[in-house]
Amino acid sequence: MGNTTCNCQDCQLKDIFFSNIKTDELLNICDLKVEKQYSKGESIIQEGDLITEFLYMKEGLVKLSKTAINGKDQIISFSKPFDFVSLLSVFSSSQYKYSVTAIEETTVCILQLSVVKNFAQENALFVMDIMAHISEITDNIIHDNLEIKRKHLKGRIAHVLLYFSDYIYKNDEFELPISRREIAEYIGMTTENVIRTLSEFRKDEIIKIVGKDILIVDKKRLKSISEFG
Amino acid sequence: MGNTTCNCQDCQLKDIFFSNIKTDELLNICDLKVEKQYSKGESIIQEGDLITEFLYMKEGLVKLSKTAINGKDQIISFSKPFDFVSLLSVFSSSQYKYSVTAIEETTVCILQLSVVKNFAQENALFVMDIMAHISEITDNIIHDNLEIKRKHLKGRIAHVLLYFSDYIYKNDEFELPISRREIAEYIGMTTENVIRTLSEFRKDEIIKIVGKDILIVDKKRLKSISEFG
DNA sequence: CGCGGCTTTGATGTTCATCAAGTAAAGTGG
DNA sequence: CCACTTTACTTGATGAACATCAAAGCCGCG
Repeated sequence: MGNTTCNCQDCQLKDIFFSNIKTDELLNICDLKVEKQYSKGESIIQEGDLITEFLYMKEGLVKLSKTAINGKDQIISFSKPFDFVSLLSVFSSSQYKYSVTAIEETTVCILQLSVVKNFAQENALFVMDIMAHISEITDNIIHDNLEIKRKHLKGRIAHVLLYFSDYIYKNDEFELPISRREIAEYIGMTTENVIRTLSEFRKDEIIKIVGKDILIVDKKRLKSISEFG
Repeated sequence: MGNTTCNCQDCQLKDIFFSNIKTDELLNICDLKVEKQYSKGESIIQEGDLITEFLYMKEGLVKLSKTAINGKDQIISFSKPFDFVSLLSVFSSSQYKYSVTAIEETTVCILQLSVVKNFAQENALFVMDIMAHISEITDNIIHDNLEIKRKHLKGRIAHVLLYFSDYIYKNDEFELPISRREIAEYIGMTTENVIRTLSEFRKDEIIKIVGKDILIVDKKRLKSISEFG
């Protein structure tokens, strides 16, 4: 992790996130801000940590997870910038309820929570903006979970592949940012069956696999499996 | 459904929900408010409806659900007052994303959304309060879904029984407010297997069942099944 | 180089969905 | 209010989907 300064004028999040902040206020907030970099696999937030900072993703890809009583991890969702994943507990709890881990090189901007809270208390539009974002994020999580719940193993794997292809990488060829075990933790199945299903898709020439590199050959069929299989 | 006037001074939600509203503003809002009653099974909100009103539950019990592409319903969660279930989309979308249906006699208070939005825009603390509530609701939904996901059929049924016993009715004896099919829609299993598992619990003398009346006889064992079974 | 974690495949048994068929309960129209 | 229809509930039999156990190859890292 390294710290660098950040020019907020160029920040791609500014327009959406700080649309209600006047320029001079923005400059002030900018001075208090620190950027932090996390490499693949590094923990950004640990479930149970006290919330003292306000984080948002500038770049990268992370997973949101929780450890069950039996010690097993469950992955709740993945997030790229604009999903503002750490927001979920930030105004409603003193502790984080989920862990956030980088699954690709990730850059995070950090403000002291007190600064943001003070600002929020006098700027209802800003809070409404954040609230709208939080609602969107959680709606997506809930919707995704329902979709996974109603599908069988094959449909779930197809769903995950299409998620990374269509939503994250916008490309039929990509490198899976997570392990087979993590896919299993996400869709609630065993690692072995995740592998078996991927192999089956390969044999059926729906995808090509070389290690973590995935190429979707027959997207039509994959979509059909995701919806009905 | 019938309309009656409502004395906001006595409203049990007031302290939590409107803690940031001054008394004279409250009186004003009170005049604009309407109460509506729904009987068991009646639809309160239909997925896709335009959001023109601001609703909150005064009394009762509801289910939150969504219809999948295949036409099958999935139940997301249940809510009693203070859970403010309809809030989920209210500030972030123009349409409801879920359906809300009364599963017990339910009373709802209704305000025009524009009135609340105008008020919110000038009262950051009020918005922060609502946001904290929304976060809590969604955290609970996500947590619950994860718990159900990691459990097997028996554990899921035990989970549901304990949910109604401990959280909703606070009593070891209660009347199930939902059908076997709805339990299946909630935990993502078939109706037949829900019934089979309930019958098994009855045979093992963990519960007693007469129609919809449930009596939990061996709560210790039920908890153990919920956690490890 | 060896250890641990990730990946892969196979064999086996359990869990669960599906199909079928019947009873009970609840709503509907004459 | 009773016949009729529909919906909810229940149990059993069967096969498919999936977890578990086992074993081996692979890769990266200290």
